[in-house]
Amino acid sequence: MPYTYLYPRPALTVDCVVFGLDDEDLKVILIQRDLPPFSGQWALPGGFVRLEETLDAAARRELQEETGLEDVFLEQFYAFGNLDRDPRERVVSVAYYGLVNLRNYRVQATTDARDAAWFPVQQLPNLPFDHNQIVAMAHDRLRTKVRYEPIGFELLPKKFTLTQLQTLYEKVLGQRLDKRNFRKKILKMHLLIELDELEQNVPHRAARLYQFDQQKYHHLKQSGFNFEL
Amino acid sequence: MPYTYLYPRPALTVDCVVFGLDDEDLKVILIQRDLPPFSGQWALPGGFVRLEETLDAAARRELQEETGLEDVFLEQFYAFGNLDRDPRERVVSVAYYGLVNLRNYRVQATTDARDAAWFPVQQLPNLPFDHNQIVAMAHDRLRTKVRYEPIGFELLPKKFTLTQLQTLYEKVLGQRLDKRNFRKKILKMHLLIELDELEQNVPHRAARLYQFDQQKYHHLKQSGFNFEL
DNA sequence: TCAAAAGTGTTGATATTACACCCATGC
DNA sequence: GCATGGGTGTAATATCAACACTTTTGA
Repeated sequence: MPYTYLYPRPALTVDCVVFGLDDEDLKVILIQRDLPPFSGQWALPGGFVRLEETLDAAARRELQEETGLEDVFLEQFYAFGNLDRDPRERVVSVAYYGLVNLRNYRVQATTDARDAAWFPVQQLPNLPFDHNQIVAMAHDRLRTKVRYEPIGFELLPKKFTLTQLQTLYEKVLGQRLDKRNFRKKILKMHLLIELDELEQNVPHRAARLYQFDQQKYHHLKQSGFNFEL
Repeated sequence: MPYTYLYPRPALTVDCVVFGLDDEDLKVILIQRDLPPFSGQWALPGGFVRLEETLDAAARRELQEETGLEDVFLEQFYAFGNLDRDPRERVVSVAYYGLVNLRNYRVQATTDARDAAWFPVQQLPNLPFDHNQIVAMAHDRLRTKVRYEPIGFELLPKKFTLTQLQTLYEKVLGQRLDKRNFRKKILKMHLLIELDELEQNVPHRAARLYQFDQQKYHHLKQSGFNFEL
């Protein structure tokens, strides 16, 4: 019970800003807090770091426990350490952003989780602590990073159409792109594997499916190649 | 004296990787530890975060106390949380990279500081804890960031020549650049103020001095401009 | 007058932008 | 047969890479 130290220590937590994309919007998953402070309010999934787990492990564990999401692309992006960010006491939080493909996860998330829900990034409720600031910074990081690393694919199913890929970029970057130029540019990198499969169950001509070539990307990256869109 | 908590807490520290540039090399400042563990060894400046200070404040304070460096450009880049990074107990460290102009600071650093010294990045001693990894990641971040944000100027005096600017980029990026193309590209951004002053005391034709236009950069950035080199 | 670095333009290759129509499919 | 999105090329412009000589200055 008693954990005693010579000097006072801040508490240490992790928080996760997980983005998902569906047909409408870029969304963020929030949980409804069941403990004070701010119980009942929507907030970012997260919690205290245990002594015997790394920061990454803590982020994954909390995300799984609170939202049911597993095997998510997660990357640490900033440690928040303002003095008054938590009303109880000094708490420093290491923040992660994550990316999931909502077409696969949507159902699971609501089954496994207690009170988790996806909110459009543009219409988030007011969040407790400094969570609004954390989301803003995560969103910013996503916008920046998506342009020079191929992380956007994490928001899509393994097999996707070029139009899906394009609308992903349009939604994350917040601007329209030219179809022909986009296709030229992305195909010229030779990082997409053209599959012998088509979209299913669409009420119009079915589009060809593609897959991102992770291996090839890692090879090229090693030899100095830079993804850039 | 006893600070007691319901659950165990990791200790929280900050560490600083401060880069400086002189005529030879890109360098990093290290301090000689006078307390265990690893006393006597060269290590990154850093130390425990106090309850009543932000992370940024802690980084600045430790850097000042241990090296004498003040008013340094400092930016947080990653939190290190491996379980065994400190032999004593679980310690999570928030790491910062910093940039200073060695022509101004070199003297001060050795007067104010106890046992601080600048080491070429390419020839660092073996460092304790995970400090080698921290330096590697800071270096990587610097290389990446210097290309799309005008932070390189922090490594130069306020007034500098285009050649100094170019060799800065050559040393940080580790590649030679074409003089004419470099000058064209950097001048076309219109972010440099051409001064009516020349270099002094050089044994050859004196070069014109320039100054980075912070204000203009912030304006342009607001309106969507992206620095890129 | 020599050594050392400053300063300066052109050209060919490559990349970027803007733009519109026909095609395949399901209903 | 019609509505819906899939798929494709070209020309004008801007950017990038390669490349060498003259100028200024101090010693």
